[in-house]
Amino acid sequence: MGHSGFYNSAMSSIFDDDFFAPTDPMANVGDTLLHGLNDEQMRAVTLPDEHALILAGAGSGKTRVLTTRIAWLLQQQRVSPGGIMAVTFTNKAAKEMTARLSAMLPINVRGMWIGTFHGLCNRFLRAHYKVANLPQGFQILDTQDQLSAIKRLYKQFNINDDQFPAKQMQWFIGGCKEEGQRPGDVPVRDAESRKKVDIYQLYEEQCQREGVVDFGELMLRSYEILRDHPLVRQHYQRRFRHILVDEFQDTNRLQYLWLKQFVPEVGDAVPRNAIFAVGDDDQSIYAFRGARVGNMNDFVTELKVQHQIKLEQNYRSYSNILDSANALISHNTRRLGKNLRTDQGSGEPVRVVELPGDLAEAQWIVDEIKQLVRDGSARKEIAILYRSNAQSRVIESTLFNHAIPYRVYGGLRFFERAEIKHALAYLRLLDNPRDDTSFLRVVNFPPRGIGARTLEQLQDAARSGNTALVDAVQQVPGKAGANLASFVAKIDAMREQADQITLKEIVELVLDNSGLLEHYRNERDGADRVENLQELVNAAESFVSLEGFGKESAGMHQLDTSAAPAWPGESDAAAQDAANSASAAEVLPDGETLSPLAAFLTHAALEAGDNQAQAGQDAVQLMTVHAAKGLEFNNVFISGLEEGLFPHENSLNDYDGLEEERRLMYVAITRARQRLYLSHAQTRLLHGQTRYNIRSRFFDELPEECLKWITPKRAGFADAMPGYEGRWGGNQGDSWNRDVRQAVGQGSAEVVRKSEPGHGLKKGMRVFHTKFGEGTVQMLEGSGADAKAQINFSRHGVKWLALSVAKLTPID
DNA sequence: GCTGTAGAACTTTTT
DNA sequence: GTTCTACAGC
Repeated sequence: MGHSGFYNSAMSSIFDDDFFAPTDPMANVGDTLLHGLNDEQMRAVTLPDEHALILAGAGSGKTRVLTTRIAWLLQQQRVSPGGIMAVTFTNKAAKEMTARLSAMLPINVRGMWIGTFHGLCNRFLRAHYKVANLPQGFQILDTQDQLSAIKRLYKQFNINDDQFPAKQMQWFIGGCKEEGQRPGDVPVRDAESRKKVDIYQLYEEQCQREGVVDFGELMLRSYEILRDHPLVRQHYQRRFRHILVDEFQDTNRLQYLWLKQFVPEVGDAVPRNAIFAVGDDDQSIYAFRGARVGNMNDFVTELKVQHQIKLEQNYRSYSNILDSANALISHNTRRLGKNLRTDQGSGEPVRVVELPGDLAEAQWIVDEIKQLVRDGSARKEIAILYRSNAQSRVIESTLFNHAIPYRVYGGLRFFERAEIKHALAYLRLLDNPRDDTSFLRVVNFPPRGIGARTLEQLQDAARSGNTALVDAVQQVPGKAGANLASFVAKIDAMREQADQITLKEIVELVLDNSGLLEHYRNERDGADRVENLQELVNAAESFVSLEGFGKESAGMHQLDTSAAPAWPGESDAAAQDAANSASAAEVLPDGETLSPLAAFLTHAALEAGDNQAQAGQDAVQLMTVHAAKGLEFNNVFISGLEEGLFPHENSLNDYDGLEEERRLMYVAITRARQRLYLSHAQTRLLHGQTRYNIRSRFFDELPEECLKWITPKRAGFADAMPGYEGRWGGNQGDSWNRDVRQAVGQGSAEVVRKSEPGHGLKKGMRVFHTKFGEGTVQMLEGSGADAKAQINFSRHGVKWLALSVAKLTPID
């Protein structure tokens, strides 16, 4: 059943009523539902209504299990669509789930809550905006907006950016929220942390005053409402019989706490419901942004999960690739334990190659790609993966020189582009004149004679009156004040017109009246920007049409505030419950609808859009390993497999870091279906200087029988390090690594065998540190892993550094 | 108020 | 080596 069928059924709403009637023509769809599932998948799909953890290995049909489970619940278990919530991390995943589901069943997906954590929280807060103490049309700050909001705060309160870098503060605030901490909950140790918490507090007040929320706030506030309002909580606990979670290993603390709110406690007098969590601890690669693999264990113990199923049958790769992945990941110690298997045969060996430099590496990859294409491979089935973005440049230019089409993932997304942000800022001001972030963004863009001086005056006035910028405009005297007033008048005029026209027309109006379009037309390289603005008009137009068809994808822009389920029985119970309670008002959603403009702005904030420029073209795919998660290709190149790069040097200081790097490598390997190529270079240009690297330790963790060395295998990490068995051994690895870097750095690219232990530093020696620059060793203390050195840096003064951690290079 | 130049950063990233 | 940010000068 295709999309058109789905829309038809959704629009006529026949299925909502008749879907399960015996006469229904689609009643036999379910017969084929479970067809083709293996035993493990079948067991998972048909588990009873209890909490379950599904350990789904790479390529094991995870999404299929999730969607089939939902379909099975709807059809066989007669669960109402309104009783199901499915949570993902990315819009892409949510969309895919929705699409697959509607292809599987002629069901109205709209009643279901399928979406990202943030999308669902947004939906929740819009529905309960009064309880949430937010304006109904609250706007969402993306990462850029959040940073500029913090910087604005710094100006206003004279906070020193050198002392508390705004970026770091942003990270701090985000981190607190992810842990579920309000300013009052953050432990304060010293004056510095006191100040940070104060800034956090000020930031919160500013957001509240302006009626905006950041991403973390969407989650945190939703969580707090559920936690603090038993009636609201019980309403949703009653409603959602089944909660399905994708990529569970990537959940942070707050997301886990939020999920748990949906599970009734003993004595809550709410019927039992079930969380069906799908995840893979071996693919947990987002600890750096707060993901807690530990949530998997906590989930099992705290909710007494009785059902755990491992999906270990892989449908993607040949066994040489799979065995490599299995062998590699077995070197991690903290695992739930899983071993992928395949029926596909061994396939080609994994090819390994060593090259003299990054350029030669790129050249080699390009040569191989040419061969693959000659042999009939589609270019889009070839992926080049790397650990960090900086590595793409050499590869890009080499591909370019050979006229091979390629596509780089990452970079700016559509809604993050400056010109789009400017346009959105105008649109936001139409919706909420008190949005100071947007006000400042465009008050003088395009330039209209409002300078920094004027704005300072304005901000002073606003601060002393404790008002929004827009309300302080009259207080600025003279020409400057007049300019400001005319800006505000212009916005007001647009707002007035906006009431009577379509969303598309509003966007066009703003682009014209603001002067944005004009500005970019006159700019030398403005053609792309003009095109993007035109694209924004198109986006607005199609957004309207989506609304018109009542299609609700992952974005949750369709604000279906009917939190009370449409299913007979359930809705009665919920309504009854609400009616019986004294504070029914807070339980039931505040059912007004959002204006199309506000909905569009929300959509823009929650879904930053594509960043793939030339999509659709048959091009070689370039991306970081992180970006490759969830994708698969016939041919995969993993480049830059060198110590310091992959595993990345910044991760080597702690054990968890190395294990995460290994999981990252595991993810990279398991992207390949047929052919896998691993390459490393002896030298590489990084940060403007040539670095000499030895091959990654990960090579020593792969089974020799699966590999084919294109260039001779030479001494590597394990050979040079006695006692290394592919396992992390405290800090010796790093000090050894430094020795090699020093030795190799002195000229020979040949791998050096470990000579003598220790750091090799002496008093009076000149050393170089990547952060602090040059300095002189003044004192040495301790030995081995505890060795420390006192170094006098010419630029940064005297510092004590732990030699097992700090990266020092002697200068001669 | 805009433009050019010096200085600093620089792993990975979704919402 | 590149790229973004911040401040000084026109």
